[in-house]
Amino acid sequence: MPTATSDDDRDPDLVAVQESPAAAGGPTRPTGLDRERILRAAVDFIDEHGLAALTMRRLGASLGVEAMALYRYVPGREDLLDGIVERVTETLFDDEDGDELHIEQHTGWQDYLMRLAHGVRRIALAHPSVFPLVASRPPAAPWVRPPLRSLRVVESFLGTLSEAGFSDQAAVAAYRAYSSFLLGHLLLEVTQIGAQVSLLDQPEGDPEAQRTTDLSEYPSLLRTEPLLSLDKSAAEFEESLENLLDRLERVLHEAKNSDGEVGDLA
Amino acid sequence: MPTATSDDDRDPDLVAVQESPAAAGGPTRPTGLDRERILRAAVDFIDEHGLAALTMRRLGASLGVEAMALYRYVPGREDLLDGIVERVTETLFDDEDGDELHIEQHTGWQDYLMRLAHGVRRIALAHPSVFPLVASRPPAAPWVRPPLRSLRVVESFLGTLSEAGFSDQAAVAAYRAYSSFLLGHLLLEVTQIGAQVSLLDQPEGDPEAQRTTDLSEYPSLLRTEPLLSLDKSAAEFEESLENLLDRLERVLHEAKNSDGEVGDLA
DNA sequence: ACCTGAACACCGTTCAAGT
DNA sequence: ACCTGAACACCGTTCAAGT
Repeated sequence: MPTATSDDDRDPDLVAVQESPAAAGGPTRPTGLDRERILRAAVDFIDEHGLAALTMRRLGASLGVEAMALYRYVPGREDLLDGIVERVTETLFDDEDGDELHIEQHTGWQDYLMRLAHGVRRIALAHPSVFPLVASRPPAAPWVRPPLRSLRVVESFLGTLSEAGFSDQAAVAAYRAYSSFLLGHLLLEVTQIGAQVSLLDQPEGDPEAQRTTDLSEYPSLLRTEPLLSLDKSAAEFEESLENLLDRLERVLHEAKNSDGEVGDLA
Repeated sequence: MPTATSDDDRDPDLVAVQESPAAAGGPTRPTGLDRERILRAAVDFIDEHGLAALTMRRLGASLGVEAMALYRYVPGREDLLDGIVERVTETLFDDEDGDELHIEQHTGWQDYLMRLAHGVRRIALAHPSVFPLVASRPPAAPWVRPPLRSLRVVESFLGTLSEAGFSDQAAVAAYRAYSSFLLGHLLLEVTQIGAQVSLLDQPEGDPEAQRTTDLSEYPSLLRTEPLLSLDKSAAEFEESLENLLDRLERVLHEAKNSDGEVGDLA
């Protein structure tokens, strides 16, 4: 039993929503089920209970409704998952009223790539349990590379680099290197968050049993374990991103000077 | 219905195995169910039918046995998945009688990292449907970074770099950069293989309906689509790997010359 | 000792029926 | 128009019963 799921754990908050009066009159009904509300509830559910716990029946329950009611707005579970990914990734272009700047207001391709990377990372950290879905759902087109999933983002990526002087080959190579970088770093980062949580999830009485594995046969591991346990995700992300930008800059300038074909870059 | 699964598609090969005579006499019985055989069958099953199709009941059927019989050798489905990952990743250190060289016979840390990278890539390409499991199963320890999942591999990685003159900090930073690189590249590569397959899976009569999405609103995409559709995975992997090794070499030499602390590296 | 049948609590999904 | 009850074909898992 991976997740404790008694039958009667309906979330009181969500039940209350159903009973709230129709605000400001008009055709808005108390239940007001629609696709957008379902997707929002699904993201909230995954954030709270994890991806594995999401079922049509439980999602319905969290909305105060039977599972069958969802099929009026969502063709099925697979489409629901696609919708969740779409909804979460769309927030990339949302205007941030906070310190996060709008991606399109960039001051050059490097600035653009940094804003984009930080935007995707913000999404990953805001929804660590949803991100594996963003990373692994089959893309719409074969050349869409997670986690850069929308055509709009890919278009803006390629367009920005083209305007900055990248050849089409170099822009495509950059797109590939950049998506690989984001996927590897962010998937590892959210996975580690999940591992931390699941470790804390099972305090299991005995505080002695923390020593999970015996490292005595692994001298280098034993010696470096304190270093390995340090979380340097943010710094590593920045450093790796800067290194990637340096590489891209080198490719761009070499192409300008030699005027020859641009070498591969991954 | 994502996978066509009639009820009576028992694999004739596997049924035949069950009926084969006890070779060379002794206590070996015809059915001979054990953990190793179950895991082998599970990997074969995923290779053939995909991860989503693997259920305890179908796996049992592929072995000519009811699902309940599996529980004598495997505690449950989660443990089965862990076992699959372990079994597949263990083949990293198998002696190859082909052109693949044994990883431990390296001639320096760069050669070691190249052999290791190619070994992991070989596994990913041999079992593209299993690799997402290798990439995303919760690791045994929080600092185990997929796809480098076994303590033995992490130990050999850190030990090799330490012997080559890397400080502990630099070795750990290299481990992180290297695992991010492998995860990003290989997960994208196997995902694209899966996408190709699922596209070919649905010929669906009409050969006109290939134009999946209308790109007319995305000029850069439209222009570079032929480039985006080219598969340069192998070349990109090599180039990115070489770039990573160059970076690591720079870190190593800077540390030797300055004798100061080693900068972060991700 | 090893496997099976029957059972239980869950799934996703369909559809006639309720309001 | 929108939701529900009942039903179907599946799951993972347990356990007494068969051989």
